[in-house]
Amino acid sequence: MSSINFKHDLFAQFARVAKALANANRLQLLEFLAQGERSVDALAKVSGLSVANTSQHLQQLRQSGLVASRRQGVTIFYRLCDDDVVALLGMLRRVAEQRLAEVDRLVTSYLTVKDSLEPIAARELLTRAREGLVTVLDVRPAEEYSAGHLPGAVNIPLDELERRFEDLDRGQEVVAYCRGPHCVLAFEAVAQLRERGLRARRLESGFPEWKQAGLPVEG
Amino acid sequence: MSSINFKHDLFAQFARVAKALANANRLQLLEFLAQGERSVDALAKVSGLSVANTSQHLQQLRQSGLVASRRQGVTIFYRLCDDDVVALLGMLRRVAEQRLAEVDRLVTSYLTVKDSLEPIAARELLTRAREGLVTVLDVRPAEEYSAGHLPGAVNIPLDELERRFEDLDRGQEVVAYCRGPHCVLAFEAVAQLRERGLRARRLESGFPEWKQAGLPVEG
DNA sequence: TTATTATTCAATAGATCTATTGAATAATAG
DNA sequence: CTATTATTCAATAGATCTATTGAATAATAA
Repeated sequence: MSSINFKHDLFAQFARVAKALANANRLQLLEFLAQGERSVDALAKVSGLSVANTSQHLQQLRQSGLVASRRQGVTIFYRLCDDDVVALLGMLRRVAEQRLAEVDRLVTSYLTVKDSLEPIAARELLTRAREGLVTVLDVRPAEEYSAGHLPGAVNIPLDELERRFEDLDRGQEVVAYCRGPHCVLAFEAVAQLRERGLRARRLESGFPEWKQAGLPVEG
Repeated sequence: MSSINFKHDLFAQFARVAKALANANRLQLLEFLAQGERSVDALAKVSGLSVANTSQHLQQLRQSGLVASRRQGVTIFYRLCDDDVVALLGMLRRVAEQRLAEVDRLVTSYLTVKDSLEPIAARELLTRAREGLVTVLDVRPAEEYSAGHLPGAVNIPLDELERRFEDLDRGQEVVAYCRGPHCVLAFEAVAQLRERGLRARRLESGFPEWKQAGLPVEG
């Protein structure tokens, strides 16, 4: 066996992992899985793909060693293999953001007023939350919240925010977070709360990044 | 603003970067570029690809924002965009190594050369060496060799092997040994010899174990 | 047992990727 | 100017990837 072939074979294996990441739908599935384990059905619903297609993408991810699965009765739950996968996704995102002007264009055109919403950094939030200075608001769906959330976070899914915003302490600043830095839920929440006159900002990152950074998690 | 489309578009951009990584040849090019900037021609030579093919891969990498280029006279030099790219490659490698049994298999089979190059046991080597069926090769430094070695062993320290491998009988199988079962010298020697087309295996153990087992020693 | 539910499998058309070929371009030397 | 060298472009066949379809499987309930 020549070392040339060995190297090529080895790179081919690395490429297999990259190939698994090289599809927008699979990246989206991975983002959802970064929140916690999910059934095929739930992933299909949330990603808008057919169940069969979702299943096939998940199997591809499993073959590349990025996700694992377990059966519970008739349902099969998928999860990320470990935190390195979150870190890898983070690096990919970072390089893409830095290097692709297109990403910038997308973010600004959709999320608008990026700067005026001044995101708060994770550690700063942790400090201020411990001092009781802010209300931490989780705007993800209830299932995602119960799978794990920031310490002391209140859960009001975005679609309930309108009728439940009175649950929030008007005198305190609210920091909203959702799935990740490009998840629009938190942006929306902040916009709504500000319309109601509350002081609101969003967390710079999302729950997966928080967890991956080794910061405390609840639930 | 359809947030679904926004998300999908954004993930599609991330996927573009992953796609650039999703090919063994491009990963190899990136590895070379991690050492410093290189001309297209140099990259083609070292990767074994045609110049046109190399050029096309490099352009793909450039479009994904992973590499940049500059012209100097008639030559165009490519380089990695920044250190984040190196970090991304590192994460990719790490996840692949951790998660893909195949990588493990490749690495071990390259180093131990699994089937055809299973290590040979001490007593078997003794028998076959006495029958003159194998060349016993000691790849330790000369001082260690002269302090004691296997009967009839030839001493070619590993760092001299490349220029002295013609000293070996190409028609005969070579069995290399070094300091012990965890010493890499013999692994390397076997790999080098096999690249040159010789039949080569390594001794299961090393000289100390051989001696300790009470087998005959010379010098 | 049969029915139901969640998931996977298998086949397939259309899209995308890859390596190859030979021609085109761009900088420089003579 | 022409010739040379390094690189890129364009076209293409064959391989691989994607989403869809409908059937198969596996666990559970009736």
